Amino acid sequence: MDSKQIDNVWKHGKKCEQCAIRNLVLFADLDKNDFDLIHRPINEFELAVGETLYNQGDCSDFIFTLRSGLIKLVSYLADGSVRIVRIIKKGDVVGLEALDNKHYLHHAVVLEEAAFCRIPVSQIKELNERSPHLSKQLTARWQRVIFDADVWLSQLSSGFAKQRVAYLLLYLSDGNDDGECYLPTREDIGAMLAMTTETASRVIADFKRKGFIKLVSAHQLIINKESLNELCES
Amino acid sequence: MDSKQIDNVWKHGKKCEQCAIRNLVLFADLDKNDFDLIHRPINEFELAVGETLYNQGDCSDFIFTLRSGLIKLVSYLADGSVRIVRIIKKGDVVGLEALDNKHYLHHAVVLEEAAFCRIPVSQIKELNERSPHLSKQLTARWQRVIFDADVWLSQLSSGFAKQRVAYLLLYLSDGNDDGECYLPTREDIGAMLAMTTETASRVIADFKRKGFIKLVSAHQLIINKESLNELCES
DNA sequence: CGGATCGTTGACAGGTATCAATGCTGGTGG
DNA sequence: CCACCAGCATTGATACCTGTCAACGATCCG
Repeated sequence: MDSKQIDNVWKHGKKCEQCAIRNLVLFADLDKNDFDLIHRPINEFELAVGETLYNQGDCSDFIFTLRSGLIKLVSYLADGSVRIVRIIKKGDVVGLEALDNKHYLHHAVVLEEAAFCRIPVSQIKELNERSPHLSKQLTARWQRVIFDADVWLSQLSSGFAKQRVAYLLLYLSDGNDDGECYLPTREDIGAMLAMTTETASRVIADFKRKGFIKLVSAHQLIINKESLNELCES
Repeated sequence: MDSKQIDNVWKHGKKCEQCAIRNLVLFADLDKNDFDLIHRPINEFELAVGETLYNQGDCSDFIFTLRSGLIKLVSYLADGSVRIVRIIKKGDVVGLEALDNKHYLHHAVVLEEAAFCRIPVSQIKELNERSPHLSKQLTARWQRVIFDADVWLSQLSSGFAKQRVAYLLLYLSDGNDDGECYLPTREDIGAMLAMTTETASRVIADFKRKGFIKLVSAHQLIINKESLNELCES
């Protein structure tokens, strides 16, 4: 490794240490010594709406942290239909399956313009053996993914269409106290909640008329959390 | 630690090493040195049908491997209804969330008489720091749980009732070439597939009449994989 | 302007939930 | 040993929800 490369490495390491959203992402509680162990480049890059981060079956040599934006993970069924199995938000990790598989399990498609850090799997594995901090973070991430999957299963897959949509909007607005929230296309809502595009459209239109939601732009809206919560529990 | 205790430890360690289903469970690829690190007892015990392994919110100081039998993980929704979010089969790990949480996330209830190994979380964490083998196994387990969750989401939560039931039976018979398979109560089928008891009953009754399934006892049956597969893809 | 894409709405058919009644089975106590 | 009960499974009738097919409106962009 020549000095030029070493310089690069150092800069990258420093970058992670200074990362504005570091407390959200994978290296949250790594200390200075841990960062010294990082000697492969961590790349940053962006993707526009509709672009694909990876496809199902692609060789999985990297995992990603989402610095900003929104991603959907899509799974194709035997009969050709699609189902969105997860939504990745800012600070989440994408492609964790790379740690145990040779291939990604889903298609990852950008919903809102997204910025990523790309981390080589080999890097993760090395760091994991030398530092206990990352291991904890990884466990927490797995845990989180499974918890999300449970929510998806229990709340977003049973009950009437109205309730499921209401719950989805609450889920998407999670954390935003102002009730601001991404509004997916009707087709995506359908793929997330196992309903048709038409049904999704009808429900959203109904919510608009009733004042449960207000559009602020094409794919951004403000929700009335109370009304939607009420709907979920009725 | 007195010699009596040490003896116990040793026996337990040996027990794991000789376990008939070790290749299925958590300590699959631990070597002799790793086992020497185990110094807290791993208990074995059994539960009868209907008994509870743990409740949602219980303090989670242990994780379990299922040596034989069948377990359901149940989640209660806000409106009081229940949803079964996972089925645990022989060789699977139960309560992985204990590694990152103080409390279990579900109710774990026995469907078929079950035998467990109970492993202290503290033990797992120690071993995890000293041996890379367990860490790999754990990663593989998380991975597996998530993969299963995806299957539930994509296959068992969308499509017509008949297709979902067909897929469930295929899922339950997974691995058994002879097509032998556990048949849950209609209520449990409903809770797994987000449908009512009555609908589940109608579908099962229909499958019986059509010869897609044959009962061998109250909760055990033989399925015609081809017919069910056909149904799934139609 | 015209085309493409997405969203909305209507009519209708078919699937599923709901409510209710009846069989079935295993266990209990007389 | 049998009657009876409790829990589960089955089945029917009906209403409601959602899928399907089709038409139309809105918006963006070349």
